[in-house]
Amino acid sequence: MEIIADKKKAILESTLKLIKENGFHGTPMSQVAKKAGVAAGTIYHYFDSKDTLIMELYTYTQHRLLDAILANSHEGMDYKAQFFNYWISRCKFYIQNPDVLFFMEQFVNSPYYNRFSKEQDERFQKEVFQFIASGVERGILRPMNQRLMCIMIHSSAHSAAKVHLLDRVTLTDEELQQLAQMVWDGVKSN
Amino acid sequence: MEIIADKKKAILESTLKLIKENGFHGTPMSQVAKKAGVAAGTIYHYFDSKDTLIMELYTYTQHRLLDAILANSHEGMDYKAQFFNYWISRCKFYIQNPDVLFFMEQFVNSPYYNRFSKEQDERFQKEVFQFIASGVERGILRPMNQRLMCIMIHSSAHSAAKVHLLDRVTLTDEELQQLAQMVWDGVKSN
DNA sequence: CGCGACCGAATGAACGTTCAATAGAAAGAA
DNA sequence: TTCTTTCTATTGAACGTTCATTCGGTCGCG
Repeated sequence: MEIIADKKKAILESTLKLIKENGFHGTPMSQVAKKAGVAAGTIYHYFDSKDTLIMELYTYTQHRLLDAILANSHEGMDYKAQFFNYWISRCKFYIQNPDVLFFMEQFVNSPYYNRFSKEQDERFQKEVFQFIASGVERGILRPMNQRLMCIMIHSSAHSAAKVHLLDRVTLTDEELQQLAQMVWDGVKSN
Repeated sequence: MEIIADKKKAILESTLKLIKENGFHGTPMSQVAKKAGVAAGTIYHYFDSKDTLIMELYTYTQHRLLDAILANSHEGMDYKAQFFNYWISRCKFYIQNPDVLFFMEQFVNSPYYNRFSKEQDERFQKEVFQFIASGVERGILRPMNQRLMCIMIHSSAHSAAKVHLLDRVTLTDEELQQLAQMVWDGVKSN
């Protein structure tokens, strides 16, 4: 992973927070600059345009998410335990980083996402995808289109986190466990 | 339901399509006017501002969605059949109306949604919410926070439709059935 | 005539982006 | 070391464009 200059990181983080609060169109470059503590022109030293900034911000957040998930995964667990661990740590990451969640959701539902190569997106998800795929192949998970199953699992983690954040229903660890169980009961075979 | 003047409807439908293609900031009022076949000023005869237009567009799409779902529901089915029917018709509605799906997703993930009163949102979902709630009370569904369960079910329908639309994996009726089964296995009790 | 629907050019503010100027660090020459 | 040169990082005022919104006016109906 490349080393990110301090100011570049400040710009990314500021953009992230502002977009969560105000959305894409509610976030002028002037405000980003102000929050990051740099001049407007400086942003253009690091990014070609506002679009580029937003596109890079997406890969930046993908990195943060993936790092968090992989940091939590240990060798030698059985499949089910690893599934729970994986689902719950994804969910927790979103809860602890609401700005990432809301930015990502806005991004993937915007026209930006179309410009984003699907391959790049999938390279990130590779470990996770293979985990699911192996579950299907080994007959632990329901036989089904793997990409489809992958997305169903991810989206449930998103949704749970969003309930927690938007409806101010605090999800306890126990409830997270329950939710993971619910998802598991859906995808496991039999 | 109020009677919508032709031009008003044309404006709403045009906005819907343009936002799906270009997002909120990629959709100037001038373009909306052009697509709807009206003058720019006319929009302001029906809507106070662009924001108002978008807010009203949301309730307009909610209506369309709800009508489609309720049109499909018949009396006298047992709970499970009704669940399947409900989940699948929601999914199919999204697949047949991609612009509604993408607009709604953009909307609920944008700052607009915060300004939207939660009560209004829930009044729309009332029938559906009560259906889920009664399932929990009668012990057919897993004992769990009802709002949480409601959202988990909805989000799975969203996600399935999005796979169909974005990844160009055509979901057959059989696969939809499979998916509904998967969701059902997750939420049913035991 | 009066009124509401409708038009579209004009307005003015907001915003992304540029660029000439500055500061400072690194490198080289003496 | 000290002076000179070069290159990069940074600044923020200025520019040009885009866009939401306004408003004076037209049309057609009762």
